[in-house]
Amino acid sequence: MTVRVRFAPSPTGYLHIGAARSALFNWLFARKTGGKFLLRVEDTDLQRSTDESTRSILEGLAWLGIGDYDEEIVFQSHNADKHRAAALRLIEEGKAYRDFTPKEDRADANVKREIAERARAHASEGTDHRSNPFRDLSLEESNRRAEAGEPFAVRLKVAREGQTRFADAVYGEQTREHSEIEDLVLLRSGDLSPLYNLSVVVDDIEMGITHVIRGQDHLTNTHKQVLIYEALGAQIPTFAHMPLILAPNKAKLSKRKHGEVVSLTTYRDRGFVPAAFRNFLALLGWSPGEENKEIMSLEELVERFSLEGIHHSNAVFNFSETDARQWTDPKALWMNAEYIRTMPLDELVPMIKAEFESPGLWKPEYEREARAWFERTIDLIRQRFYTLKDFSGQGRAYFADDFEFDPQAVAKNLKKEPRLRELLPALADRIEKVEPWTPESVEAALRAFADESGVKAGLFINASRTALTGQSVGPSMFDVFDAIGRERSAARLRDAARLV
RNA sequence: GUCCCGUUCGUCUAGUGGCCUAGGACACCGCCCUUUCACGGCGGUAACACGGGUUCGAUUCCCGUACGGGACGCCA
Repeated sequence: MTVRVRFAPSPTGYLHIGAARSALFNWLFARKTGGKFLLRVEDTDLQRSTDESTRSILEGLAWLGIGDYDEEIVFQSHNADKHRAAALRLIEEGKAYRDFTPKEDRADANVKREIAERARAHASEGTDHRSNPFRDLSLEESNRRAEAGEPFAVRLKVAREGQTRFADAVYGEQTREHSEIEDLVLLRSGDLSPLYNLSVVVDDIEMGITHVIRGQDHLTNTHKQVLIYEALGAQIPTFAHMPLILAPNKAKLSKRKHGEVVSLTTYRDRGFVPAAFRNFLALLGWSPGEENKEIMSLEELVERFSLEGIHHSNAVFNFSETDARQWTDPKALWMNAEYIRTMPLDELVPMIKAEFESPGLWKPEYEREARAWFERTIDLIRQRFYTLKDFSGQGRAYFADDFEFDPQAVAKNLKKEPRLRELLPALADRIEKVEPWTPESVEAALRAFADESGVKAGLFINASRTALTGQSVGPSMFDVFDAIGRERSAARLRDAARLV
């Protein structure tokens, strides 16, 4: 039997990084086993679902490099009739029943708390899950009332005795007493629209899903789905639940509480290399085991991935809401830097091109006559960058003349020595005449001029760094001269005299 | 409240009874390299939640406690 897995997001907002990881694990499993990776958009909540959200989810998957789903996307809302038919059939078979209890509207604000309170109340009153008065209504009576136009919901008739069980591929054998499971609603009263658990099961059956890989928050509800599979007489797939991603305060990561750090698009927009973020995500709640390898390409991830390697305990996604330097997990940032400084230039350059286009830093010659210079310069500065944004930020001086001067750098490297006002233009004269223009000859000229002027070479080196790049830190200064070029270097040295 | 899941350095994790004086990575600290900052190299601080068993021997197996998380909806 060939493996068929699916990623089934509901398009009610951006792609959450937890969902992205779920998609990734499904994708890895499919590619590892030679199976199919399918996509199903769970848009049954028409009020909250948007096309824009669907688009952004698709974009996110593509960005991560896992957008190559194998069959047409299934839109769950298109299947509502099938879901409804399945539930109605269960009534005929006596596996579900009509509940004529009037629908009670729930205030959406504190649902979770309200539900917990109601459960508590039921427990203390000793109400059991089989106490619904319509559970044992005869089919004739039920049909008669339905034909008379009385509104009803449809509930699954869960057996009084016994338990359901399934073997989770991650968490092992799971059992739950039927007494713990309510007669869940399959169809809403009134419009008879299908509810989540029914839709998921019917669609998964129809799509031939063999493995359901999803977050641990679904673990206990899986028993309900197993019951639906059984009622429908369908084969139960293999379930594999994975641990959750938690915020630093150990609560589930949420959009409302934690903001943009949980959105995949944030990482794209803030200069992450897709492979780096994907690599980081893969390592949250999964590891290749003994080998302990951390930097892995997509191919290496596929090769090593297994359901057995998924952990049982939740992982904390570490970030600070107050420290801008740690706006996301420091390890993710490190990994991004690692990718930036080691990835092949032909892969990096297109990303930088995309970064440069909107601030107007891109020039066509970088792909033509200046290509060698551009790659050399990128290679020179990438060693200390953390995100793609750094190329247009800290790296701006290499590509444009209107760069900013860091006031601290100016204070430290230019203002401390008044003689620089005269020495800098003189240094420019010297540097300008260097032949040939190489880091070595520039260095020789600079050192010679320092000797003649009776100052330390370090004074010139540091002053030049600030004069040419606006900063106090950067690559080896002679490589910087080389990258900035003869004319621009001389001009900037002269210009910097005004800042002394 | 009930049920389910979990608990190894601050964080991500290796570890499936002796190889563990518990390994790696990030972060942090020190030294080297470097007239800058990084990279890199070397070194350091830092963890088996607790209590009982089982065993010649428990991080590893069992039970309990504590703590954390999740679920319990005519939401998805």
